[in-house]
Amino acid sequence: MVYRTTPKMAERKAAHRAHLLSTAVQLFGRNGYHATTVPMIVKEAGSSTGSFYFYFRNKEDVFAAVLERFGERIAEALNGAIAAAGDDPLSIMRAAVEELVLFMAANPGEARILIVETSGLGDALQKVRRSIVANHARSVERALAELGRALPPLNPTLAARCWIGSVYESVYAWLELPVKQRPDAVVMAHAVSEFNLRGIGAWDQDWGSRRKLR
Amino acid sequence: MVYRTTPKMAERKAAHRAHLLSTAVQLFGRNGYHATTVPMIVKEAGSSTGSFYFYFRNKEDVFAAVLERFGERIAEALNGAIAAAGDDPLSIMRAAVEELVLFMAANPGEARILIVETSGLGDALQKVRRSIVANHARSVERALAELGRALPPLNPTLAARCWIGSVYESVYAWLELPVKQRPDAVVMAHAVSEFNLRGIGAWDQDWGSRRKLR
Amino acid sequence: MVYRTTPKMAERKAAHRAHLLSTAVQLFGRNGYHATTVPMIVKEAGSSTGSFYFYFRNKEDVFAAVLERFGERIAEALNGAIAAAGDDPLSIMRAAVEELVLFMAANPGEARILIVETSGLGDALQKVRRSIVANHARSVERALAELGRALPPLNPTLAARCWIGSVYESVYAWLELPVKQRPDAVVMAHAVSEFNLRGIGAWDQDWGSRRKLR
Amino acid sequence: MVYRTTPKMAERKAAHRAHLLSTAVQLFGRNGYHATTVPMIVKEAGSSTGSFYFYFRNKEDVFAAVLERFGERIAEALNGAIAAAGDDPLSIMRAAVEELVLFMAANPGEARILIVETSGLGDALQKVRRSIVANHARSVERALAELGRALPPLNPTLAARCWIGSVYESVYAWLELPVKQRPDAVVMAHAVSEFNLRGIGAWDQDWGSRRKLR
DNA sequence: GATGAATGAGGCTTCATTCAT
DNA sequence: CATGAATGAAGCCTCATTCAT
Repeated sequence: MVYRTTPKMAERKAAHRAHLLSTAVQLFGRNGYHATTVPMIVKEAGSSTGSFYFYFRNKEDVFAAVLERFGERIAEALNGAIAAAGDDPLSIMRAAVEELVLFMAANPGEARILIVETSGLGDALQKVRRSIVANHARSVERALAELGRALPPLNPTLAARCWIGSVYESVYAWLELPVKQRPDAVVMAHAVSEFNLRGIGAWDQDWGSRRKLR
Repeated sequence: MVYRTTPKMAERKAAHRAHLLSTAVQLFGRNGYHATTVPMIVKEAGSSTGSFYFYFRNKEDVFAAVLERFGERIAEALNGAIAAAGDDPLSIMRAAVEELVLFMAANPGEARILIVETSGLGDALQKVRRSIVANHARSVERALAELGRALPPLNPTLAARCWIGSVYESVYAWLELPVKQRPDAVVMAHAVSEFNLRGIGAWDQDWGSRRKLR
Repeated sequence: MVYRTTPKMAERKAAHRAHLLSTAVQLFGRNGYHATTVPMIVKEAGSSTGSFYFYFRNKEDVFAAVLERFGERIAEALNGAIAAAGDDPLSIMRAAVEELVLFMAANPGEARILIVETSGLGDALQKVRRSIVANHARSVERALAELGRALPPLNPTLAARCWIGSVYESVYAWLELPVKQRPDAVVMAHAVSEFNLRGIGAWDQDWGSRRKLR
Repeated sequence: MVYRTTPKMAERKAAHRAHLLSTAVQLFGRNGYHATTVPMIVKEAGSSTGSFYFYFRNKEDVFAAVLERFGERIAEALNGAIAAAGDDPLSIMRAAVEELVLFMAANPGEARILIVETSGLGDALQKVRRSIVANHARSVERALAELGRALPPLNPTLAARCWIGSVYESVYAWLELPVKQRPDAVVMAHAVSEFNLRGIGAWDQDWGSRRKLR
């Protein structure tokens, strides 16, 4: 009845779980939720059905875990980028879009899951996914509201949707390309931010003198 | 085997097929591809499994049929709108986006299928869907190329993606709302076209003379 | 859309269902609920999983169907026997026990299901089963109450339980025997009724001159 | 391999085993064999799967152990009661039934296991259970034989079955009641013994002088 | 042509049991 | 001895699809 779990074991547990998770991300990203079966995941991971259900309540649970984790990581990444962007609201917005694009491009599996899988997920999963997307939308909306009448009159909710639509679709199309044909993610990020900033009416006066984007 | 199909029968066949198709659209639109079963469709349509498989090769086939038909109808709608828009490239582009938004809003079932249901569907379906979307993208791309250097320097492919991303995401979010809470589709269409036109750098000089969008 | 089910089909449907049902009875009777699997049933019946679930909602459902049907058949049998037993309450009670014993002995599969399977059945099934047993118990109880003080003072509820306990356990033990070693069911029925009638205090004054029991 | 097991350890082992056993009794009694899982038992007992399989060969084994132990304890209890009952065979029989009822009522978990859980348990378990029941039956049978022709002519085997059927069913019904609604066990015991003694033809001559049963 | 009964592959999940630590 | 992570066989059930009527 003594507690006997050694640190070693805890590590291995975590590793096993993480391995299953990342395998799941890949397969979900590649095939989608429905076309990915638990047997596929455990086989690919070199694990077993039993282990899978030891670490996750069920298939939805892994998916939710992936989504939630990714949501957190995105949030962190965005916060970092925003913090580094200074005080100018427009700079912040630009930094945020670009970071979002880059982060997604750097995590293709998760990105596909987030962007693509939007239906037939059971309400629980839908909610997780929706909360992440809605989060982005709200951030943009808030920023737009703040920017107030520095901008042309626009419906912030709709504009926010357009904004994140540009991001998601761009990344999605990029992910669909064979790896070799993909343009540089930085270029894409820049193009998207340009589009969006102009879209909300915050265009640069000077076309020529755009600064390099890290 | 004498030819026996009377015109009457041919009509009835077509009607039966069409009825199955439209029922399928509704259910796919409402529940998604995976959550919609063949029994559901035939029951809702008051038909039978046998008939279903008489008119369609399999479940994917109906989905593809729905998608293809919708693709054609969109194309028609867009052509009509474009024809009515005169010669000005920008007017044309504006007319196209707005028509696209309105048409989707007017066909929620199909729109959801096109926008949302996109994963785990077998390569055949993916291709159909992709071809429709790519079609839109290419149109935009071509238009952008034509507009040439009336616009700021931008990557037409990427800009086109942003463009249609705005449309799809806006419509998607709109479809997610309970019917009663949906803003007027015309308002949305206008907002999206504004966003996109500004996004490609074709902004209006005059902020003032815009009519209220509430 | 025309109704096309021929009488032939309906018959075959009913037969198929009945066949599955009787196979299930046998296996449930032989192995119990848990040790009987759906694959076992369909294999034994020469049918298929799909058919099984076409005719029954799930495994519990068949079991419930068996139980319910058996409950009805028992009730019919008892009513018949009672009707034939005349007006004398004691004759009625005797007729009822004996019929019950005989009917169970004649339907070993169902009897085992009813007697033996009392646990781990999910509340729905428990309820069905309990309702049958309780039915018997209540009948006895009512009869006892009617007999009023022709009997020694006894708790009708408890006496009723003893009464049906005798029946069930006797039949159960009888069913456990290899078929060849089983005593004649009529003998058993008689012994049980004697025991029970004496048990409630309604003994015969004359040991010698007992009348033949059909 | 030096012998290292100290007495202390032996005690601890026994205690651990006993603890698992009694936990198992409770859970089996409450949920039945199939609905009780090994994880449930070890969790409730604060032990571990490993320990469980150290002390018992498998799940059936615990169940058998419970049953066997209970069989022994019943035998002891009955012997005690019989010894205290004097020489009169009828007094002995009465004492035995009542003790049996009381003992079961005092050990509801085990009683439920013995009475209720009887199917789909593998032949090994069936045998254990059967041997206990058969034991009771044989005792009654022997006693009946001894009583010889002080009784009306009856089939001792069948009468014995009725006898124990009354007991089991009474206790079973009693166990099914919510604790608060259960009549006093002594009352039940008395009612059952009255029923059974009358059932074998050993009735009291005098109805009048019976003591009040609550 | 229409019908719907029949099929069975395969998905998800549970849980008894083993074994490395 | 104790622990609990790991395993995988096997159960239940769904649903796309076929085919006899």
